[in-house]
Amino acid sequence: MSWERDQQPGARRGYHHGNLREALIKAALKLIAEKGPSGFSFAEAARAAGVSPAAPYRHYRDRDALMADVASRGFEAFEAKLASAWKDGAPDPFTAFERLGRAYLDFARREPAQFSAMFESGLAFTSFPELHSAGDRAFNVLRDACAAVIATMPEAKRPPVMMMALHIWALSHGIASLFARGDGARRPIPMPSEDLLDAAVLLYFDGLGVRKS
Amino acid sequence: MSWERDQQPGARRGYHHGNLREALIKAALKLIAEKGPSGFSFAEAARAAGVSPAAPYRHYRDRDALMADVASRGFEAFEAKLASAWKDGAPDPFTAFERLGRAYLDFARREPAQFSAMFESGLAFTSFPELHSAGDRAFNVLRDACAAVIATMPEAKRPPVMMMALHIWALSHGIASLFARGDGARRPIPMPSEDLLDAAVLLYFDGLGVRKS
DNA sequence: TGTACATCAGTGAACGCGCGTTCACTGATGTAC
DNA sequence: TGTACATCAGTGAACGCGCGTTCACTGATGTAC
Repeated sequence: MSWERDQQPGARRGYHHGNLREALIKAALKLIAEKGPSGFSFAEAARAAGVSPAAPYRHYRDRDALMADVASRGFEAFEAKLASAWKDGAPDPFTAFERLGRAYLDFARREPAQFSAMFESGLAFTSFPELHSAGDRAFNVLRDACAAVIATMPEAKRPPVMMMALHIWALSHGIASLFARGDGARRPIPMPSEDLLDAAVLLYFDGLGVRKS
Repeated sequence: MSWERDQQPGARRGYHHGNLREALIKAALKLIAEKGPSGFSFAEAARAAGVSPAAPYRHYRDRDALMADVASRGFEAFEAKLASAWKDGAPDPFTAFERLGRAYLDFARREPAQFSAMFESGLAFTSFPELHSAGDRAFNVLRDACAAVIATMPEAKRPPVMMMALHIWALSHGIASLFARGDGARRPIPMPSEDLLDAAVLLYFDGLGVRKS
């Protein structure tokens, strides 16, 4: 399948592709899924999109810029998924928090290509501001959720939000990248990774002294 | 610097390198450190070792086999470091457990090249049995340490060892790969990653009901 | 101890290939008037 | 509405390069007797 055919029937492309940017991203994701984050070339992405090898230069400075865009959009999709799982903490923060954790794992499982572009592509994300801020926005969903859980606690016992958010992130990310990811680097374990995460979060909450109402 | 000079003075190499396997691994690590796990080629490793591009084929079937050997040896070094930090739980399991966590982070910080070869190279480790078992041996250090902590608890309250070991692994690995790693993919946080891990483990222990004696 | 021989671990030349990048170009689209 | 023109987003040919891999080879090492 070549991407330029992925259009409305009848809306045939002519000299101009019309949607090359998106087509390159789709192609890159497909190639990453097949061969890992290092396994695609600029030229190959162009070929998959059905354009000449020079065409991508109209949209991206080089391969890394394309990779960074893939990762940025990955973070945006990730943020959206997390936000819709959290759903502003409805019906209660604990139920919503569990959904949030499952959404993290689910993303790693269903979108291993985006996941590895986001976390394992080796991009120095300090040099791609858009990537950096997209990552921050996704993290903020998690941090706000932690703040909501903390708000259920008596003031005297509340832990720092940032600490808790980093703990939960590390835990979720560890489980996602070791046990839940949907590619060959996944380590099989004798239980669903969701259960593993739920149990860890419950124990951590107990340690914090969080009490479900 | 080229590796073939890295020998005893006077022990000049002739036609035979003498230590090509090790030289290739050193070269691969150096290149991985510079350009990430995808950033080295078989030919480049040969050049760095000072041999012809055909020579590596005497030792490795292909680039992936070399990569797998790098990762295997990484796991061996990792296992040794963890075991020597754990030190059979002396003087007590809690002190030793804290050392163990710090050793995990320290490895990620000091050996980012090995770390990424081990965890982010994209090798399907099911197809490299030696890699698989080296990874298991490293994990076993962690699992034994968890068992020792659990053994301090009253029998009725003991959690499953495997669950605890996976929790601790995921937590340590999440913090190591997000915040402690010694390369460009590290995310800066406003506290030492050791403190972050220590706090998380303490809270998790509290949740389990572990009491320091 | 000496010699013949097998095996091992390299050489270096060669090949075809795909990549990244550039260039002058051209077809399509949008806009000013 | 029509036309001239600027701009945009592609083409396709070309380049030099490094890679992976093969091949027949050869120097060095180890061993049998």
